[in-house]
Amino acid sequence: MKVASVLIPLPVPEAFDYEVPEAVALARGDQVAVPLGPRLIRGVVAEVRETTGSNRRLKAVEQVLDDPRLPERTVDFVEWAARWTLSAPGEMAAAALKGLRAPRPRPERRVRRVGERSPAKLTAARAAVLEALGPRSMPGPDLARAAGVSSGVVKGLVDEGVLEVVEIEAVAAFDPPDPDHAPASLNPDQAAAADAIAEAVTGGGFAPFLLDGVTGSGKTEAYLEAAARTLKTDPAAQVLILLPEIALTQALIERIAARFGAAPAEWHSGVAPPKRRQVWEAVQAGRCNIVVGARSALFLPFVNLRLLVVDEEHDGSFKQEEGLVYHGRDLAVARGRIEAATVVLASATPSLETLWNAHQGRYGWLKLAARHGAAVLPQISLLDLRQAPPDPQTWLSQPLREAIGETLARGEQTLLFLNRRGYAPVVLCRACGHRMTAPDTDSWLVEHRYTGRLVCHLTGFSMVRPKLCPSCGAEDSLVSVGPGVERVEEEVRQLFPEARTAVFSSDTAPDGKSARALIQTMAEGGIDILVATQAAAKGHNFPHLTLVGVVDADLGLRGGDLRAAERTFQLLTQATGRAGRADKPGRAVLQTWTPEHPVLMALAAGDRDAFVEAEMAEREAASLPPYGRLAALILSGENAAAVDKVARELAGSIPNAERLEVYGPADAPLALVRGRRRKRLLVRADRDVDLQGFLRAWLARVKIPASVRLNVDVDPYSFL
DNA sequence: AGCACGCCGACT
DNA sequence: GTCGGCGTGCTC
Ligand SMILES: [Zn+2]
Repeated sequence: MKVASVLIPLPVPEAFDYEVPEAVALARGDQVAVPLGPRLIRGVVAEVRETTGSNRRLKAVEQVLDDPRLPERTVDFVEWAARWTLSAPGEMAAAALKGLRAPRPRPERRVRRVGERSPAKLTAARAAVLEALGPRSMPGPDLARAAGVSSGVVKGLVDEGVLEVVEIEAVAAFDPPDPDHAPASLNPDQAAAADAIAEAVTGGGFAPFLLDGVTGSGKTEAYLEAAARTLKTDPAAQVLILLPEIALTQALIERIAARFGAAPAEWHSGVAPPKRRQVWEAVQAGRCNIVVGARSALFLPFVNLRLLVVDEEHDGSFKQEEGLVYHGRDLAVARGRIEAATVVLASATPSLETLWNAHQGRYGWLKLAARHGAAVLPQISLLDLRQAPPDPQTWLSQPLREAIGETLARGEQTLLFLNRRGYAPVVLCRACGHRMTAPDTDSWLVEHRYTGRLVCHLTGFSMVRPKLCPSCGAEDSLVSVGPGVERVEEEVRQLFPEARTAVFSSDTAPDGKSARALIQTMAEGGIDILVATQAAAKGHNFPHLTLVGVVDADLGLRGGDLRAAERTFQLLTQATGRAGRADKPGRAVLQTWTPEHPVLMALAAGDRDAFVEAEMAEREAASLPPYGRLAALILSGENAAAVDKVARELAGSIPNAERLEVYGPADAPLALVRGRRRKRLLVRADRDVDLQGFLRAWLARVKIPASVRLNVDVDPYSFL
C-alpha cells in the first residue's frame, strides 16, 4: 500500500498520513485535497512511500488538484524553514501557496473562421463581420464592435458554423529580460563586484556575498549587472530581489525595466490575488526570470533560482513578527543554500550578523568604496543641545533653525528627521498628572492632531481627544508632551511661514500610491521642508536636498534594547545619506543631549568601522549575537493566572544543557496587549549549540492549554 | 483553523 | 426536565 505524508495548513507539528489509491500517481510537492474530520482541505504532499500497513486506519487522498506541483527544493525549503523557526510545517507550506488564493482566470473565449466556409445568406452585417475578423481570432464582443454590428450577428454566424468559438488559456506573458538592453557603465569597484557575483553564479553552488557600499556607491547597478550576466549565460535563470518595504519596489521595477527592456514580476501583499496567481504560475513554470518582492516572495516556487539579492539587508522590516515569525534575510540565505544559488546581501550599514559572517570568511565581501556618479556623502555634525537648548515647547535649536533658513534662502530643500508619528507621544493631565493610556494595552496614547485623535500605535485603538480628564474630570487640563513629526512641522510653519512644508509618515502616506506622490513632489522641488519619520529615510533620492536635521538623535539610543545602538547607527546613516550631490554638497545636523555617545561620535566622524568594532566588542563580551544566539518565548493569554502557571511550568522543566542559559520568566516588555497578559522567557546559547533542538525538547515537556498562546521567536530582533 | 464533545444556567 | 454557553481537544 502506498502512503502519502501531507502537509496541512494547521498548527499541528507534523504531516498527516493518507492512503494513496492504486490508480493515483503522486509525487512530493503535489497539491491534494484530503479529508480532515468532516471536511476537505488543501495540502502539499511531502513524501510518498510504500508500506505494508499501518497501526491506524488511514483515510485516502480524495483528489489530486490541478494546481501546479511545488518544486522539490521549494518543499525542502518549506520544511527547513519550519524546523528552523519551530513552526508547523503545514503552515509554512501554506505560505508557499499564498499566490493561489484567486481562482484560475477563466479561459478567454474567442471566435475565428472555420476554414473558408461562408454563410448561406451573406448580409451586409455578416460581410462586415467576416471582413473585420479576417484570418485572426477575436473575442466575440470586440468583433461585433469592430464590425459595427450587434453581437447577435456574430452569434448567428457561430450557430451556423461559419465561425467557431475557441477557448484560449489565459497565460500571462512576462517578457524575457534583455541583458544587453541598456547596460550601465560601471566604475572599477562595481565591475569587480559584478564579476565576482557573476562568476559565482556561473560556477554554480551556494555562494553568499556581502555587497558593502555607502549610499550612492551603486550597489544596485552592480547586482543588476550580475543579474544580466546570469541571464546571458542561462536565459532560463531566475533572479529574486528582495526589498524590505513595498514602498521601495516601484522604483526598482522601473530601473529594471529601463535596464532590461522588460518589467520584472512584482510580488508582495499589495499585489491583487489574480495577478499573484499569474506570477506564481509563471515562476513555477519557469516563464518568469526576474522577481522583485517583499520577504514573502521567498516562498515562491522557483524552478531555476540562480541569484537571490537581499537589498538593504540590515533593515528590520525583513523580520516578520506576526503569524509565522521569521527573518527574511536569514531565510533568504537558507533558500540560497538549498537552491545552490548565489546570495547577495547588500547594504551601506550591514547588520552585525552579516559583517561577522563576512569577517569570518563565510561570506565573500565585496566593497564599493567610491560614491558613484553625482552623489557625495554629507558633512555630519553634532549639535550639542546643552550648549544651545531649544526654547521651551519647541524642538529645533537656534543653530538648526539658522541652517534651515540658509538652505531655504538658497532655494534648496531640508529634511527634518524624527522617527515619531503623530503630534505628541504623550498626553497628560496638568491637574492630576494622569497619562492617557490605551484601555487594554500597556502603552501611552499618541496624539494625532490632523485627525484630532489619540491613537495606540500597537493596536490601532483610537479615541477622540477628550475635553475632560478621564481621571479627575478637570476641564481643558490635558497637555501634549514631547514632539512628533506633526508638531515639528507646526514649529517649522511658524518659523518659516512662506516655506512649503509637508509631513511624511505612515499616517500621511499610508499606501504606496500616496507615498510615491509625496516622494515625487519632493524630488521635483515642490516641498521646501519635509518633516519625516523613517518612511522617508529609505532609498529615495532628492536632488535638491542639501540639509538633513535629525531632531532627536538620542531617541533610538534610550531603552536597553540589544540592537538600539546598531539600529540607530543604521537609521541615522540612512537618513543623513539623503543629503547632497556633487554640485550641491550636503550636510547633516544631529541634535543631541549626549554628543559624547560613541554611536553619535562614530556617525559624525563617518567612521563605521569604529562603531562596528566597539559594538562587536560589547556583544562578544556578553556572548550576545552575533557571538551567541537568542530565542524568546512569549506566553500570552487573557487569563493572567493561566499564563503565569504555564510560565512557571516551563521554568521548572528546563532540560539540562551546556553553554546555554534561560532567563525569566518575567513580564514581557509590553506586559499587556489587547487585553492579553504577556510573559517572556529568553534563551541565550553559544553559536554551536543546537538551539532549536533544545527548544523542541523543552517544549515537548510542557502541555500548553488552549487558553495560553506560545510564540517562539528564534533570533528575535524586536524585544517587545 | 473548524468542529465536536462536554459540563453548568434560564427556559418551554 | 431540556437548549445552549463557549472551554478543551482532536483532526492522519
Ligand atoms: Zn486629571
